[in-house]
Amino acid sequence: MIDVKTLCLGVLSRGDASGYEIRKEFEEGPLSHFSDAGFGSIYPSLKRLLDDGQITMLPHNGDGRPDKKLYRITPSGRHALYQSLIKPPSADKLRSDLMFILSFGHLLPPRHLDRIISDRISDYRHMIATLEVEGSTAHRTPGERFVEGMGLAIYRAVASYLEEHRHELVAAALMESQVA
Amino acid sequence: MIDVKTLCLGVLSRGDASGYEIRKEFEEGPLSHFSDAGFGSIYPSLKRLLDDGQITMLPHNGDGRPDKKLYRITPSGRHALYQSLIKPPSADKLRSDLMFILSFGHLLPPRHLDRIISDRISDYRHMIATLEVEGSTAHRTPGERFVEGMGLAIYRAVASYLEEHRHELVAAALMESQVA
DNA sequence: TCGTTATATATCATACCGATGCATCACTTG
DNA sequence: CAAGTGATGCATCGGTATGATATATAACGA
Repeated sequence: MIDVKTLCLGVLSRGDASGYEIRKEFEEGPLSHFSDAGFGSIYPSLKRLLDDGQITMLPHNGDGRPDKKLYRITPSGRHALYQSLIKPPSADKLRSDLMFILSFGHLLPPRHLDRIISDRISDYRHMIATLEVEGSTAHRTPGERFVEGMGLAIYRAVASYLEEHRHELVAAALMESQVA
Repeated sequence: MIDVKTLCLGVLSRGDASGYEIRKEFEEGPLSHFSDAGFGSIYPSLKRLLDDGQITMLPHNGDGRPDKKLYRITPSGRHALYQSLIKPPSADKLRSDLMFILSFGHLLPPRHLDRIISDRISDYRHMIATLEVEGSTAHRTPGERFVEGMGLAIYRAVASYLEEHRHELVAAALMESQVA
């Protein structure tokens, strides 16, 4: 798996940013769908990238908040990023608590099952709606558009599957609860 | 996120197993699509579950290999599992090196882009084919069938998207490489 | 018989996650 | 106008997970 240092280099290859702004990129931006990193890994990564000369810290101008640290990628950093990008990508990994829980659906109260599935469907529908608006307004590189499209495709597939098959699971749980 | 201790309890709730067998469950079984755990986290988890009295180690019968340790879940373990299952599930997380790489598609050689996308499509097509056979033969609980169906739905969505949109990305990379 | 694969346990350095703490600024709401 | 709330911003720390590695036996075909 690609490490957080590389993720940071990726963000910085698009323009200067602070640690906080990098974090936001993984929370909201097009990269958020398939990557993730929190402060606890971003700040140490930036420190190491600085030491390795792959990024530099810009001298902050006196006005405004003096505590914001802006970072810029160096040629050495761009090279390191490129080397990471051409390595064969490891397999995709989907981790889902919900799916683990649902695989034990027969152990759970049917009403509870129904609730957590409904909640998740509306979560996904909400994300889809947001993405549809954003995708048509925000400016994106071809790569970003491609990745955002993939996110949309997956979210739609998940939401549809949940809607179309939820009754099978709840029915089975109902049967189980009547036996017990 | 659900921790590895709980994942182990989940597997053991279906029947006695060794650490190695638990691992296999996350590599091949229906749980493999949305959960993961390696030896480095399974063995320490089993140790802690033993200490906490949530599992017990079965006395291994003299014949056969004496080094295999079989574990069994206790009532206390079942209770702990249930408590974890009814907690509100955290958000799904999809991590994909490939998508991170493709979001910088314009920086990469078009031929290389084309290759890694092709490779990934055949990976997914292969997984889909395996799942279609297995799903119709293997015996599964309703929950497992549901989760396996979700895996199938997502893999299909990803493979289709890659096939239908790859040319957009490669075309953009070609343009870029001609400009440069 | 020799190499490879599967079974099986275990450890270790590194990396990551989530929570927490702290401070400032902007905005809104009574 | 005061007070509260939420966003911006940096940073650390304990607990947990990862991925590689080591070790050993069994099975199985070349």
